[in-house]
Amino acid sequence: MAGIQPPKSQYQQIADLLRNRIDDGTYTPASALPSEPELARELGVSRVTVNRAIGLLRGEGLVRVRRGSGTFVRAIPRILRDARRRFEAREEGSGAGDVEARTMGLRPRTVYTEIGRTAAPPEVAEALDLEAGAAVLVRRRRLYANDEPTQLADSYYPWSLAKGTKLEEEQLGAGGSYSLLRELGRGPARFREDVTVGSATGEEAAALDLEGTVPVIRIMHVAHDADDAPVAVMLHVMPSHLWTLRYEWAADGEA
Amino acid sequence: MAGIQPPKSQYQQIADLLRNRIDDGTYTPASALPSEPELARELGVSRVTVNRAIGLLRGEGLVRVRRGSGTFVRAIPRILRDARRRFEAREEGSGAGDVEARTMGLRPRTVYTEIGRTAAPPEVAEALDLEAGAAVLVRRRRLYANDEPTQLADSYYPWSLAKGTKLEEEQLGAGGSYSLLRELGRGPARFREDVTVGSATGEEAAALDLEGTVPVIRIMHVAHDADDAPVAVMLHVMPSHLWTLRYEWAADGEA
DNA sequence: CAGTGGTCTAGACCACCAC
DNA sequence: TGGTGGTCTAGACCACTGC
Repeated sequence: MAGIQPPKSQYQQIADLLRNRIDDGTYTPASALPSEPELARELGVSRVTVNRAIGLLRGEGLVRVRRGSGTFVRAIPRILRDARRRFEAREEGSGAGDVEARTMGLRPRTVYTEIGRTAAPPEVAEALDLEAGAAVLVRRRRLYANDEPTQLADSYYPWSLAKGTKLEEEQLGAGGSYSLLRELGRGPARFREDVTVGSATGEEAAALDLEGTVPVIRIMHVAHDADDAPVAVMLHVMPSHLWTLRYEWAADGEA
Repeated sequence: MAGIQPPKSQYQQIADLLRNRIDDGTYTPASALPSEPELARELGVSRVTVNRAIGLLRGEGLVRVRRGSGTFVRAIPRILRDARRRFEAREEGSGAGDVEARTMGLRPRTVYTEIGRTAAPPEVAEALDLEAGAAVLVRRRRLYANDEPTQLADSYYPWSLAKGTKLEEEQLGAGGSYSLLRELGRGPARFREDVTVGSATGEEAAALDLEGTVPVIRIMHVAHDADDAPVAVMLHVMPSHLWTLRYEWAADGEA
């Protein structure tokens, strides 16, 4: 096989080549790529160079590696997260986190890893207008679609608000946490989301089963009640290649 | 120096170590890191391993490499992009793209690289409700803050709408393009933004002066007029480590 | 010119998987 | 046990910088 000359680095050219072969169906979704030694022979380069090229594809979420077994093409259906709609859907009863997966025809699953009282992390304390380390209720969960992890989501509520309420139970019932807040007279009226992109921590990478250096999207969601007091904070960590975020708004801000 | 044992890979440990030294001020912003051979000696590893560790830091935007010269610590002030406010500010006259940099105390600059008629790319045609390849006016520009590239932004308008208007000129005057659209009776009333994260193309990486494999944020912004007809599309490409995106909305959607 | 980082190789050892 | 990918090294060559 020809190609692969020095103006662009070889590993970049090889990544391009593999990307093309995935696009044109030479390597189909879920099938294995040729092994690294094999590709190295075919292309006349060292295995390290092939490995580096595949590292790029991993970072793009195009490929998934199972150690000892091989490198496989991923199907990448991006999940649409419509910030406004997801809370409307929530009103109708389904768990908020599962909305997107369900509308994409995927099989959602939510696993709670912690529900209980804890000290607020600094950023959460600040967002909730509490002193550093104040007591909060945390609800920590992992979301899956077709058994692939898609998101970590931690919700925080002021302890004074959540104490003794259904928020301490795993099943919140129809309408989710925001319905409960409404019953408590603290229904959310205004939302803010700050979105950043960064690297995953070790724990996050493990929990999300991340490939190599896939970047993650971090969303800090804050809900305020009618009196503009913060009532809930949610921190989301999502593999960036799995998601599209959608926001909509009208021209006339509410001032 | 001790440390650096195998449970975590060496290059990850080295990345952690360098990250810590940046955090604690051992390496101050804008100063150079020790050279790779030097670090390799200090840590008792090969230069390739150090190089790989530094590759991680580059991907996080912590460090900037000048070939032949050295590796330097970056100052990373994230720029806040408030989706709603930026269009309010726009009403008041300043160029929309410069709003964020200005409010962060940075020196903004906008360079137009193309203004003219062209065939709409597929995604743009679809968003504007045009047939594939229909004529549109494109306004292509690069935005800088303190002479560092921060964003590529391409605006598209239906040719039938923009033809012969001030939209074809570089200086749009106070209020920017949306004021002009309003004068044309097609003022935007509703906005949608779809946000994704991915790798930069070669041209994007070059134009944005990107380090290694920094991921980019892509925003597709669509404006609709009062009759719900699309009037403008903007595609933004932004180095992900430079930005925080903010969205705010009220609980009662406009249905 | 000497020093910097970018890339590539050959060879090696390891952990993991499937058989 | 043989094949897979993950990592590391020593040595090499290159392009670029700054003096």
